[in-house]
Amino acid sequence: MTDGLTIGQAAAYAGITVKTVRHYHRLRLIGEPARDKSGYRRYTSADLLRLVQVRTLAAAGVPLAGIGDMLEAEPGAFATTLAEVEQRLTDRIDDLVERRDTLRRLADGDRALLPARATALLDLASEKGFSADDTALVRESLVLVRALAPDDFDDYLAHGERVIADPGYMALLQRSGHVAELDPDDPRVDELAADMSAHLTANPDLIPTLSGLDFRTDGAARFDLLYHYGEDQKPALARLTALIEAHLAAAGHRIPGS
Amino acid sequence: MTDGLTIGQAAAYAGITVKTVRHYHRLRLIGEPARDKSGYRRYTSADLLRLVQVRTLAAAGVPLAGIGDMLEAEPGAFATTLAEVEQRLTDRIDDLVERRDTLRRLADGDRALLPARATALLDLASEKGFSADDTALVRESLVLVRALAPDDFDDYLAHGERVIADPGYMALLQRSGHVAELDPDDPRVDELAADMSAHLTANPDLIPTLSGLDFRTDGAARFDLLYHYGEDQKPALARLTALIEAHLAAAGHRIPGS
DNA sequence: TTGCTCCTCACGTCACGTGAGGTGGC
DNA sequence: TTGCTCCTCACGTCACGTGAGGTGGC
Repeated sequence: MTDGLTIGQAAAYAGITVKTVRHYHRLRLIGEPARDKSGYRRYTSADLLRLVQVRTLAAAGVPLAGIGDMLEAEPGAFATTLAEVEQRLTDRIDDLVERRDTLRRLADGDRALLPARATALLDLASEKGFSADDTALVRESLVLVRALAPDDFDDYLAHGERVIADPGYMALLQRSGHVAELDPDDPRVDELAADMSAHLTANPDLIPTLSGLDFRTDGAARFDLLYHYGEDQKPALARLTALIEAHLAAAGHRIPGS
Repeated sequence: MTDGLTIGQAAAYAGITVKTVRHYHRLRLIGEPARDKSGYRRYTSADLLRLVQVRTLAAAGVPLAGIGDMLEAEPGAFATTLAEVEQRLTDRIDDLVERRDTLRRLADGDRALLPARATALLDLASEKGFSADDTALVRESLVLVRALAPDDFDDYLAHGERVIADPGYMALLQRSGHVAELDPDDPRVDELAADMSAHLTANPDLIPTLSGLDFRTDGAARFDLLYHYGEDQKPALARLTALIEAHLAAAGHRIPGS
């Protein structure tokens, strides 16, 4: 009448597909159970226990190639490995939670739902004469910092606010927009570099810190990207930046990008 | 001097490998950025924003084949899809947490760390004359129920305790051990079936309920497996079970396996 | 008889990774 | 010069899934 579960029942029991069960057979993760007179596999409760063990480990991210050895290991070694597997699962869960948060922040940024303080800064930027491209660049960097380094977002915003609230520095930025079009060896490049360096040395909180940006390994490069954007098209801008960095370094300031 | 991030820097920024970035290029999920004079790709902040968007969706489980369309969709449709993606992520997190719990319970069962109440039942079973095989079967089923349906574990245990505490029923189980070896058509099979049915009808809390077992779609089959184990080797046992089920059904009891 | 399940075998797929064979940058 | 990064192209891999072509069970 009944002589064990069919493969479909065993699969349903373990919460997987029939194909997956057969796959585990091919890899010899579970032994072939007895067949009934029709050649159908029939699973006993011992088979099922093994299937659930394999499935649980696989679902926890253990590579199939390692599961056989794991289940054959002595209890002591098995317990150690299990603790590692559990830790990996916990890490994976934390990672997914983190990614879900990133997703939310990115979506909020993309849908123009940056916090009011950020949109206020962007509005102010275009009022003060930032070009549409420059404003877009600032917006992109705000979205990225908020999505990837939310803890540093406020610092990053505050820096932007200090810059924009400083008429002297804004005037210097305006000048840099014109200077960018000059020949890199034009004396006005050197002149602006000296003026900006003086202003930054007198107002060191206008010097961008990397605290908000080196959340991965490559802070310097990202600093370059966000602050030196467009230098390849405008060689004068590259020279300007290099000069300012040299000035500041000489004045004892740590420059992140160098 | 600097003209955007290299592929390695962009990859580090997004937390992925260089190969993955190139893979996304091949699938046209991200456009090819400008090349520098050496033919190296150079990524702007806009490229980076796109990369982080793609990565975030991919990490949330959106198939790569769908990400392009998603990011190109109008904001309204995009927001709807995003909500779904977020829900899927939440489901996946819940699933992993559940699997971690299953892993723990399975490990505890496998390492003979079943709760004292369960080991007491197993000890009692072998004292009362259960064979080693039968005791192992009971143990396997305890581990499985505890791992897969923890909420029903106590009910399942309580049923086992009621069975083993009932000397009359235990005597009947002993008889069934002998009857199992007989020819299925032996009159003693019918006789035992009648006696067991009478006992079960008089003590209905000895009739196993499926409440603890139909946590997936296939309750009946699992009932068969755990309670009818070994019937294929012993045809008399199959007949006995069928007769008892018929008796109980006639007495108005719902039989889960039928 | 009809639909559902089972069987094997070969090939497909998804998201990358590996490795060859080579050039460019500090 | 040495090691590290970059380039392309082809093939490999992991964990299954698909589909053909067929038989068995209620």
